[in-house]
Amino acid sequence: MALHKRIRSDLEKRILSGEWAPGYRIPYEHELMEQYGCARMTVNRAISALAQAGLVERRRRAGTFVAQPAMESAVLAIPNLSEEIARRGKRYRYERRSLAYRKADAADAKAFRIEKGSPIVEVRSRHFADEVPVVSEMRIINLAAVPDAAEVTFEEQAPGSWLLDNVPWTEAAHHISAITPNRQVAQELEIPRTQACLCLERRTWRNGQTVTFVRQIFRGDIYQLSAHFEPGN
Amino acid sequence: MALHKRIRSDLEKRILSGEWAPGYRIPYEHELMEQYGCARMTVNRAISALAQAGLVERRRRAGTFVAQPAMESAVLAIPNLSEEIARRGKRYRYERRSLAYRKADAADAKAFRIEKGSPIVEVRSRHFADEVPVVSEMRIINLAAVPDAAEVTFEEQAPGSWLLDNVPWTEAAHHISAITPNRQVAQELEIPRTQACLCLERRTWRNGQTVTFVRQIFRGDIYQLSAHFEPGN
DNA sequence: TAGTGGTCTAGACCACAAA
DNA sequence: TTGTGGTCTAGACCACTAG
Repeated sequence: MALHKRIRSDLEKRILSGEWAPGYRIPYEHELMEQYGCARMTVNRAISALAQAGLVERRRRAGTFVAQPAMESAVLAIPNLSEEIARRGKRYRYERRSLAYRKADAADAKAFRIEKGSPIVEVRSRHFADEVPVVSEMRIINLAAVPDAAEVTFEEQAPGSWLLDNVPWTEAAHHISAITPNRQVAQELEIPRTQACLCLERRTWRNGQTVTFVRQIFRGDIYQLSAHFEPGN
Repeated sequence: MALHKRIRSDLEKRILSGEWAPGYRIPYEHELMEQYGCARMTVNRAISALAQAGLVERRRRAGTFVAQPAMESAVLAIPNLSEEIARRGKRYRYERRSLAYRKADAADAKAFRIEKGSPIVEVRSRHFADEVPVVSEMRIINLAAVPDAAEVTFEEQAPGSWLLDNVPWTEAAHHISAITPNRQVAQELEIPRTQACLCLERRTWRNGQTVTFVRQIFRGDIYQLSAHFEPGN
């Protein structure tokens, strides 16, 4: 493996594992030069790649810092719900509907790829725009991966927002589908059962361990997802 | 602007404009070195960025070549429909339903960002998996941007497939929504009107000029879109 | 103003794949 | 076999900005 790749991989591991939390100043280029016994350009190449990927932020004269994760909007343009709703000039409100603790059973293990027996918390909630319910959310958090989440009730802050603030970098996979809402969802979103809805499922993990799984059901008549691609990126 | 960025930008322009078509061998690094009067590493950096972005493909001993565009699967995992259907072990079939030529009116101009008066062709079609219709497609092609498309009837080859083979690099934006099908779509997909469907709209353009607009309506019970994100790319 | 990252040079050796 | 890209070095100068 090329040296610059090994350096990049080493740094990446420390960031993804949470050893270097967001805001942490990683070693200066000349320190890494000495550490690896190589030229500065080799170190620079590794760190530049991390900056390109958005894992670190470089500031002249100050150093290089682990970036704040901003994953939710990374692949698809699915901004933080509160920001998105505010940007449309509407008032955002979050409502926690239920909170339940349990151990992952076989079904959980399969659906969320969480080890059987791991403690999990399940949060159900709604997001409102100008008092109109636009998203129904069900979320599982793996307490084995995020023990701190056990201390939070998610009454004021949405779990997605809390996770963004408290969990370092994660990887994610999305699945998008169109569904006809069941009775409960139709009731929560205050729509007829004939109204098509967009269902977004996202699993995020860190170092192979599932951090959280979320299923968000959007009112199809109000919400759209968008994605943009340019080759020059 | 940094020299490596200028070199990259220069090369990019020639590729995006179609001047250098897919398969074209771009100048060797040492030729660009002379041309720009700089060190090889500077040229290498520019070309490596293009390779990273997927615009060119580098082959040792042979040179660097403009890559085949593979845009449809770039952001979202929406593979070429025929490949996707084949990968699921089903037989793919394409059916052209209609073909119409006209000049873009004001509504077209606004919806597809095509200059008013430009010649366009509208193709409606269906895609089948094992004789089950899974996608209903409506496509507009801007003949001002792709004159060659005027010679094609799209009876055998789907327009998306033809465009991939014949149009160099483009940029794209996607919009995804959930809809309840209208009578025509329900009929085309052979589903009840209560079945939620996924609607994917994609506009692609090249050098600011719209190449094509497509609206694909997927059977929500059969198709899902997926996207994957890792910080490390 | 001092020290960081951003960029570039003029070499070099090597692996690899095309001829 | 040969020439390409892949990688690396040991310098250098500069722009920017935090202190």
